[in-house]
Amino acid sequence: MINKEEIRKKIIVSAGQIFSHYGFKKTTMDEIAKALKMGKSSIYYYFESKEDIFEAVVLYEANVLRNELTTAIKAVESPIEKMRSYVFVRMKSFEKLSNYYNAIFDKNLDHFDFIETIREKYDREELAILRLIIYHGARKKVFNVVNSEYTAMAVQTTLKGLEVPLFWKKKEMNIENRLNAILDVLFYGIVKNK
Amino acid sequence: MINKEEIRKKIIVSAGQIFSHYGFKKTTMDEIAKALKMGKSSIYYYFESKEDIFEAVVLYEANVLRNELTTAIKAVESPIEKMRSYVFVRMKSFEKLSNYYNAIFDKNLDHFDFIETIREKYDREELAILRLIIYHGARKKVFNVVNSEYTAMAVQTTLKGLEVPLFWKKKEMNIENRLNAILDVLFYGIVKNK
DNA sequence: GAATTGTCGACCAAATCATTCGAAGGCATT
DNA sequence: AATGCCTTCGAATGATTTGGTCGACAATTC
Repeated sequence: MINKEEIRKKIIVSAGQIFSHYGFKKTTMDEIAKALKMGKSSIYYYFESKEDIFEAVVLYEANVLRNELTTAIKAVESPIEKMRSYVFVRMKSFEKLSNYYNAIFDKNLDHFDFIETIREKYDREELAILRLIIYHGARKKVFNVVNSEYTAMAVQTTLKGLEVPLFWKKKEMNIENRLNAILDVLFYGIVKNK
Repeated sequence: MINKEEIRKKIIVSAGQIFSHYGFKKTTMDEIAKALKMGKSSIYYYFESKEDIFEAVVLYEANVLRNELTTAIKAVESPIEKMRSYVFVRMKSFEKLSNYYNAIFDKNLDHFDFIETIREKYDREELAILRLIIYHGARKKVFNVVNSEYTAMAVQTTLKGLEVPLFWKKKEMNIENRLNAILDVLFYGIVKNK
């Protein structure tokens, strides 16, 4: 029992990347296992089911996002101040959401279907948070690509753009718009401010 | 027989967007049909098979890319000139590739698996072209998001960055890097030049 | 009003999927 | 070297999904 918790985390991170690109349904256990260079059955030693992994991913991502926002926002000045408290209120409400998580969880969903499910049952606060989490998933990928000087800049500019997606008018969230939605945040943060 | 060719094109475009995000294998006929608001069986009136659609998509994308490059490159000046002929040479060689297309086509592939298959059988010319095609698929999505003033700018800056992905060192093309690869071009074109 | 063109629901065989299970490798303690 | 525990995994399985078919039936053209 050397590093069971560490391996769990590795699975969460790796699976999270796949989930965030392909969604829950299209992500296979084989794929997750292969990405981890691990036998598929071995994963079941650390998690009970695919849904179990997904839940862990969402919870984990929420936490990473919160931390990232907390520190990043401190490095930014005045005109963002209002947004700052705004985002924090939403952060708090995530705890509430995560309790309902199991109840709303059902098959056939991926990130965006998940949002649609919640949209009907819960208020806009939770919705915004979940959206943030998903955007974060995309941003994380981006941050891995560019080198650190870009990263710093991207974090700040993206944060500046966050207000927009938060208040986004409901867009058609069909398949062909999913990558678009993600890239939109990206663009808004980076292109807009220059 | 009013608009058979038009509907074929609609299928190609719509399916192309899904293919470029999820890859060949993960894209289902039901999904394509749903995106087109069309019965699944109806699609088979226009195409023989899923692979048939995919082939049409690749051919179509190659053509769109060629046209786009042809016009866009004309609007750019001197230091790109060498790249210009370079890209064109590659464009020519695509014809050759498309002839082999059916031969190399087999199950279990998506865009990147496809590239891997080709990597072993053909020279770097064809590889570069295919990569271009795939990047184009991603870029097209991006261009749909931003409005036209950004589009014009994005086309040019992205074109300037094209040399880089063309000569990219071989990166691990596993799942978690796929979106990264796409966004890299994006970033390189847009962030780099400002 | 018949022939042709186009759409679709229902269905199928084959493939894929999440999950289980037992065997066994590794490693410490006795 | 025998015991017991932690960990990994190949193989098997039952359920679901998937690409593709077919016949019925609209719609359009002649």
